[in-house]
Amino acid sequence: MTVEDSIASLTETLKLLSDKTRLTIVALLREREMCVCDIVDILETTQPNISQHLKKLKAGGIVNESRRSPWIYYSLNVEDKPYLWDLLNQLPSMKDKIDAHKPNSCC
Amino acid sequence: MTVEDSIASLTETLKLLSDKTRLTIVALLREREMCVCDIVDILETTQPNISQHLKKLKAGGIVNESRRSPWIYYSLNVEDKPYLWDLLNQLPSMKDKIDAHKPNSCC
DNA sequence: TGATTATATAATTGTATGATTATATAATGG
DNA sequence: CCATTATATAATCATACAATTATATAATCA
Repeated sequence: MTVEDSIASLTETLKLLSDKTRLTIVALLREREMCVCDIVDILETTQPNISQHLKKLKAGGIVNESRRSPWIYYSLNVEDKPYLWDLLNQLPSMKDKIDAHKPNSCC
Repeated sequence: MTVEDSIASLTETLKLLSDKTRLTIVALLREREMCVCDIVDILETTQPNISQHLKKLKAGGIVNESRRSPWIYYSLNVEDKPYLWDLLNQLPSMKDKIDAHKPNSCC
């Protein structure tokens, strides 16, 4: 791989993480896998917004999806990217946000 | 710091690094400090383009500047951000690019 | 002091992209 | 099968932002 390609590839990965909504999703998935409706509830945004961000994260290999109908669960997939571990450990705990949402759980 | 602020702050740092030109500058500065004209030559772009990217990197605390007239040297400043180290180690060596530029050195 | 070199700033432009709104698909349950 | 729920996709819009062009500042040197 050329120097340019190598930098371009890292740029793309970082671009995925350098959006507030997506980085919050990643922070949430660090706690546990979640379905779309969980994330929509916790982030208080629209479902298409979350779906599209998840699509990008999936295309970039950051998350995995597993269908357990009628829900689709997303989980973090960074085991193969150890250079991101320290970075993602900087993310704050989302336990409080997740707990606050639990009562009116959607799935 | 709130969860939101903490994520926003990390987002801003990642945004700085998730641009091809800026990440290439960072890769170059990993090898050694450089003046603006060095970077312009190696990246084959315009001087204002590089100046503006350097300004952002400096505002984000990623680089330091030191004036040694008539040149201004920029150097990497990530000692205080260890969570970026592994990430930046992913950057390819720029030695060849730097060597290719050396002959017609500008400063 | 005037010319040149190094760099910064300002203004403009084009493109990328995040959010929203609307609609489609997919699965489940009556 | 029809209604409902969960999610995806498409289209639109507004904003952010990278690159360029033009100009300004700062320092050196003749």
